[in-house]
Amino acid sequence: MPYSPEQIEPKWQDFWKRHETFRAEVDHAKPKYYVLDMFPYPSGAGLHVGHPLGYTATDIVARYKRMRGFNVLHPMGWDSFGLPAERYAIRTGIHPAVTTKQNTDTFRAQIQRLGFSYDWSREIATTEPDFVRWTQWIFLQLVEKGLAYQAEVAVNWCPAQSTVLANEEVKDGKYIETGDPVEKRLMKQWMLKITAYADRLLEDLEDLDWPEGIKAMQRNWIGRSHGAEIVFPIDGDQGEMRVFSTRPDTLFGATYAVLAPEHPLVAKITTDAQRQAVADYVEKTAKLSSFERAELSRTKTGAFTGAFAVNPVNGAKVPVWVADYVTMDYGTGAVMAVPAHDERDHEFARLFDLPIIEVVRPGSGHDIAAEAWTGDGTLVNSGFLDGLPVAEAKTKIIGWLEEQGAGHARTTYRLRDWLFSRQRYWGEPVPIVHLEDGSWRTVPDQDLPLLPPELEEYGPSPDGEPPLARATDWVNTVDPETGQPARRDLNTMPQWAGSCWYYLRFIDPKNDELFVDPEKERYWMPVDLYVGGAEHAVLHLLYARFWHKVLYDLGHVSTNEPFHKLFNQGMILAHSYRDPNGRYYEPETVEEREGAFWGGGHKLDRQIEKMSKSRFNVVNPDDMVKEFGADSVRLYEMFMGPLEATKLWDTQSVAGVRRFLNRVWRLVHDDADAVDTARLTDAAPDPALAGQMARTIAAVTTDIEEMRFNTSIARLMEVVNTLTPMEARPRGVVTDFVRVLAPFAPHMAEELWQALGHTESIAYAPWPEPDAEALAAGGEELKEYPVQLNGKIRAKVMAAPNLSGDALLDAVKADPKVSELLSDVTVVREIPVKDKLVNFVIAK
RNA sequence: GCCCGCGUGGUGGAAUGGUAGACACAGGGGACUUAAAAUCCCUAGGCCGAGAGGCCGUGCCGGUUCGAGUCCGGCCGCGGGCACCA
Repeated sequence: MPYSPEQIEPKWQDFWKRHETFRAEVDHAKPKYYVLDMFPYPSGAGLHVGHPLGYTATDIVARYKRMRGFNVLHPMGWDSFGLPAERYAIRTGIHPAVTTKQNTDTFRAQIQRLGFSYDWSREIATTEPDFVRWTQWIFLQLVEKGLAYQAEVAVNWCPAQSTVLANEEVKDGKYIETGDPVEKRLMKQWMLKITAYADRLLEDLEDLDWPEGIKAMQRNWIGRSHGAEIVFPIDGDQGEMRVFSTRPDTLFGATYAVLAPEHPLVAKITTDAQRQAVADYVEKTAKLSSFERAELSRTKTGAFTGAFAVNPVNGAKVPVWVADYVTMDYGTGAVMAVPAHDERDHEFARLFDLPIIEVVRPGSGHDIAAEAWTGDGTLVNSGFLDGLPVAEAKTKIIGWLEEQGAGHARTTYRLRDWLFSRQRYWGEPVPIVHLEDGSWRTVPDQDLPLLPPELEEYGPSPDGEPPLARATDWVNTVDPETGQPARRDLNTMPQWAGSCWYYLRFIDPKNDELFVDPEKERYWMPVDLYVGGAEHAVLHLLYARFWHKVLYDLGHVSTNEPFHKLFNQGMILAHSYRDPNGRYYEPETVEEREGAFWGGGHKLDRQIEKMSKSRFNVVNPDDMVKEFGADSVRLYEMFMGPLEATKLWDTQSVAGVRRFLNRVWRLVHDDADAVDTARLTDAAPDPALAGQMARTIAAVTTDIEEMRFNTSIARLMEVVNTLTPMEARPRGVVTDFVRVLAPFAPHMAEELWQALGHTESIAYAPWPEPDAEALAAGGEELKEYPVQLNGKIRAKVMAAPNLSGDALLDAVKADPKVSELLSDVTVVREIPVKDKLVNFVIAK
């Protein structure tokens, strides 16, 4: 048979399954390597070609590490709680567990067709009772540690989804998943004290081998800023307002103060004369959506309370305003306004004609009336701070405030506590019962898992309560301690809960006693390589680090961080076609004529977009496997470009790697598709081939280590281009080639490995070492040296490799073309570079 | 506005400061074939030139260097993240 992946791929997939080739067990005799993919949510749409991008990369690393003697843990599972299955259930009445099971089966089959070397005996799903049990158990650990609490908080309420959302799930006043509008509402919710870990989450980023961009995003999200809290007494013994400022050095320049409209002090200090105006203003801002309020281009608005605050540093009475450019949920909800040195205060001051006092003077002229100066400078108009640079003034004023009892140094974070409850059905129920006196108790460990009750309908209850309220038998329970009547908590956990610890369960997926056996945990953790999309930069990756640190503090895990090295694969985009009315067309129906695209009688616009059903540009990996084979799909996804880059899918190019694999097949098989004994020789390779092979092994090795798979494959293609025309192919070279090919195209490699006479799987065959001698010799007797004049190439000279200094200069100068070039110029300097080139610097 | 990242042929991309365009896709030419597919060989940055060869060329401007796609400064453009965060 010619190369036919449709036959050899199922054969080897079956072989691996029957022999449990990729089963991993603790083995202290071997170094371990834990390589993990971000497990998918099994959506109804099935896999698209973006999924296998990361999975192929980790599979190559996993297979490579096995060949290098590592004990590799490479598992796969399902993040199977999620909104789509629940929405579908609300529409159809079909239980989400049913849909989830179907989708999971589809995903598993699709993934298995690509021949990844997962240890399927470790497959887990976050929806399985056995998994839910431990997710709830960990939540109760947080409760016990005082890291979970209930609070009446202003939450992001999404009316369309009838649920609250975490801050991280809301952007521009909309739910990031569906685009539904989100409003603020006061509700009692479960919160997790992630802020208690803010410093560690920030500082421990230092030691992680993560992309700098992701680290920056997490730092940004945590948003630590150092400053001071300063007390401004309200004039007339009305109490005090506390403000937070990162620029306490500019205290002398404070000319007014601002309270957020929701600030409790507003009602208290507003004078009778101003009461109506302030009430109107507060009401007006309350009506704005969070989106409108955040609109930056809006001109500032505000109202004067009539009250004055006393600047502690100079006794100046400054007017107190209410303005919605100050928000209640950051710092103290109150600011001292220094229009000279803050752009927002400057804009507000000019609008309402408030004074601007310069207290920091930059080196050169700056018109403080026209624009705020936020940079460094020397303090002026600031009493005992005069003459100091900003940094010193900050230290000095904070010291002074602390002495006077008028304030203190304070660090503030942008990070808020994690809103952890959702009003949904398809999630882990919060294992808490509420007693009639308003107190609550945790569900005892032995009663876990607490599974969602069976329901007829999955939407919110008629009186607006979460869906779980419909199950009255389930809701009404008793206090496990006293037997008093109690009601179950109606909330479920967000989808992030399961993914916060699933990597730990993979280590010991069947343990009935513990969420993970400590000995196994110590062996396998941390995850050595974690690959997934950058969209999880601050959500999953921050939450998981938080839970992990809590588990670490409780002594349940041995590492401070879960994921040592993180790599983000890029997105795969595809062309989509749209007519002037905005209608999309399936690519197969589009005709290309004279450089334009036509469909349905319209001239179409072609654009590059994210794959989505509605744009008709989804590429299904099943179709690709059917047409080209799994090895070709794997190879193409890696060959497209750097793993981290955003790339455009081009089905036509898959044919290119398929042709490459056809040629690989032909290296070992003759025209009759028997093993080509005539051409496979036992002779030693000539130095050129030996050199090329040695360089290839060395290059592919470092390329895999550095996750540059596209260039590895180019190297493999070069080897095939060399071997194909050869009448005699040294068996040793072909064997080494098959071994370095194995992580990339494992089915092909197994088949050829067998054809070459091996009986064992190639999965654990040792990775070849580049032949040091061949590597050093380079395989070349003569080397081409470019000869430059003032850096411009003027000639090329053949000479021996490894020449340096004068030997190289002599060799080059002996060339007639070079001597002619040098005959009528003055050489000022000669620069020979070993094995590279020679540059002559000549005088003009 | 702030923080990341990126600009290289028709296309995807390659290049420890040392021959820019490896490897591939699409294209052009040829061989095989009754024909096509498949396969194989040749060609291929632009301009000038019959050719030898020459000139130009990695978003733009400048700098460092014997030598810059690569390092530095400034601009322009694209993508991502954050954003009245005090």
